[in-house]
Amino acid sequence: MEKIALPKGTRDFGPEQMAKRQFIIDSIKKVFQKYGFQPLETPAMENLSTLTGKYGEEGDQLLFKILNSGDFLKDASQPNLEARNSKLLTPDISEKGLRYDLTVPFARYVVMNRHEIVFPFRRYQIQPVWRADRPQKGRYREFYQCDADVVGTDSLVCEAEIILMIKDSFKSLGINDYTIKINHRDILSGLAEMIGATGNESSLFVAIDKLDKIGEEKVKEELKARGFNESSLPVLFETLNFQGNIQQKVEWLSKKMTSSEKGKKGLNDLTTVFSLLQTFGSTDEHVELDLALARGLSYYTGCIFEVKINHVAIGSVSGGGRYDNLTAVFDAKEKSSGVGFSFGIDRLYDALEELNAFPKNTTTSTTVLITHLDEGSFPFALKIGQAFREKEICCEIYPDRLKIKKQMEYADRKKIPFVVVVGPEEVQSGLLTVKNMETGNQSKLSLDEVVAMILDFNSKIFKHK
RNA sequence: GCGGGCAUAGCUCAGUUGGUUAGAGCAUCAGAUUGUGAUUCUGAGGGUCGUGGGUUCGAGCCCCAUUGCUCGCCCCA
Repeated sequence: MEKIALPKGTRDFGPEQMAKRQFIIDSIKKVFQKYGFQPLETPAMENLSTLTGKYGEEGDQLLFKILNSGDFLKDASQPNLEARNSKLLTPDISEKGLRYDLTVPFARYVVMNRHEIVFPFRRYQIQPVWRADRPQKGRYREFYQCDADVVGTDSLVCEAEIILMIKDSFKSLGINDYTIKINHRDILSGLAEMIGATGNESSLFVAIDKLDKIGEEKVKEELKARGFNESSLPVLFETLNFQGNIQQKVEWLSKKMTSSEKGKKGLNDLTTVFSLLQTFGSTDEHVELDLALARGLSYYTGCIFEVKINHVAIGSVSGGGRYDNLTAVFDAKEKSSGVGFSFGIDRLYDALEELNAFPKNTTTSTTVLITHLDEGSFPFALKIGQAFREKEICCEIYPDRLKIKKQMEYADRKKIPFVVVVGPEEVQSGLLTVKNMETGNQSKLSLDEVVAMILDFNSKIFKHK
């Protein structure tokens, strides 16, 4: 047999999977819209110059590059070709790449359309992104992101709203046990100042970000390996390990960070966000100030978010933060502040599956199958089918004349709840034989009676959701 | 880019110290039932044991290589 397979790290989504994915996407989309976000789509491919240099050196390596069309070697430089230097040759033979995330294309869109856009601009975007890294559990080469960003304001109301949106989304997804971790870039800087690691920030952050994953001892080891003075570690871990609610943590940190202007600013921001959250009528339930949280270090400048579902062996399902300089990457004059976050649909899917938390009726299937017994009944079957559709009942007519058994089997396998049998008797009497596939009950009813019965059935199913 | 594990029917897997014709469950198809699914019974089809080489009288099993998948590391949703 010829080997037929998908590229590594990519997947098909069959009808049942699509139903579940749509459930996730619809739930999140509704929340985004409720908070005034508008949809945006951008092309799968961007100019490579738009993408490169935005994700750090590692990120550039993970970009999928698209080979130029036609004679792509035509413009390749002879020395690079002869040296077989892939890195130098790439710009000669590839000028487009697949998008790596949705934030950079969004920034590109904002800069290109700044004169038309009404600021502050709220957009959401649900599209696949591609990364050429090694697939593993919960990690794919093609996956969907579900972003919502506000650009053109530095109001901390947006941060508070992000927390509200995350809570709303999880509520409609039926997930109750989760943690929204929040931190602030400036608090991290304050922390670095506290232990005298100002010149060595990113090295420090990358290490402490692993705290909950690899544990205190390993982080200490890594810090030592990265050249941190052992004497600074007790202060660091005393801070990281401080237990308490958000207010207690903020108060405690305020006393410790008196000398750090940045640290104070970060703490002020967080305090404001939480007081806004309360003004909104919400609480800090599910929210945790995690001083070890350090993500998106190359572009986040303010609050940082990350969401984990508890007791599920899957990494973070959502993350985000504020970035002051994102648009400046495309135009130095353009310095609009933005804040946004993103859900990873694929991971949410895996998590919901693991929690067995999908609602029962996510699959949208046909409600009625019309079967027919002979050629003479077929036109009648077609008419009946169309009558159901006019009443907004999802209906299909079995297209081939097969044994009734086969047609029944089809309904059973597709989990169609009702089957109408049309034969000579029905054509003559005008009454329909309708079978409830779940109970096995069968009765002869007029078309109107069948329609009423099915509409009643549908309304009950709907309530179940 | 680095390391570990696995590869036998469409799927999930058995397969004894290396020994005749490689098995099971599920799935598929047909029949029992020519106007009734799921349940039951009967039967059938389906395999280059990932690929290439080696050891051996003999390899699904042992050795080497290779490819694919998979789980970790770096990084990340």
